[in-house]
Amino acid sequence: MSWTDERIEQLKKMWEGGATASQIADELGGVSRNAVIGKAHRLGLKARPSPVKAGDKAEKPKSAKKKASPAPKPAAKAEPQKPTPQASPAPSPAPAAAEPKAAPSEPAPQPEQKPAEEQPRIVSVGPGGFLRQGPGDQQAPIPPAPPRRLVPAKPSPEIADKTSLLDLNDRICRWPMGHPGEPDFHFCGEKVNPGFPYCVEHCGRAFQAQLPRGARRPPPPLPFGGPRVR
DNA sequence: CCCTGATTCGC
DNA sequence: GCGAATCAGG
Repeated sequence: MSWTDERIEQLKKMWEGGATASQIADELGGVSRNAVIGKAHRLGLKARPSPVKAGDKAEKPKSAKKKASPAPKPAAKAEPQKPTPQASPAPSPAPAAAEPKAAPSEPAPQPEQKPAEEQPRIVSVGPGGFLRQGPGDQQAPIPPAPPRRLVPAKPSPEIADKTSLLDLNDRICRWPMGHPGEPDFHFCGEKVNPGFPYCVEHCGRAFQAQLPRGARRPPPPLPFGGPRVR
């Protein structure tokens, strides 16, 4: 596979959207995670939370490479080694005047209130490259898709005992059955799971625990998300 | 072990 | 330019 404009664009979008290289890779298809990362770097977009980037360690010349670097290059690369002979990991006790106390407990001037709350994290990306969030990232339950057309003026016998839009209230499940506009479109109507807009069963559909990375294949069926949900 | 991104380097 | 191999942290 080659990097066409479309693929590059999607790579950028997803990368900046926060998707992982693996996700990007298997969404694009035909490329490996490494290819994605490599391409991303070549494109100049990097600087994303990397597990390895946190602490900048000193070099480790001890274990030589197994395969790739057979030739010891004494001067192949200009080592940015500082002439300053500092090898001790302990911070120099010099800055005593500036900071009288650098206690581990900072006043933390940041008015952070809810660190647990963060921006919706992109969990996966749909076929068109649109960014899809994880179920756990959904804040308030989004009102289930406003129907284009309201209930039929003349209720047919079929839906006479079904839960129509007008029957919705805080206590009954708002899970849509069928599709808006269809003659038999109605809502679940069960008693809600307290605190949720849906009944217990449909809560199970609407709110799914964050699955382990391995089993994130089938996107959670959401109301109006797919072909049919019943 | 799994995951992650970063880097290197032969192609 | 590409990406497998490798590294290194979580």
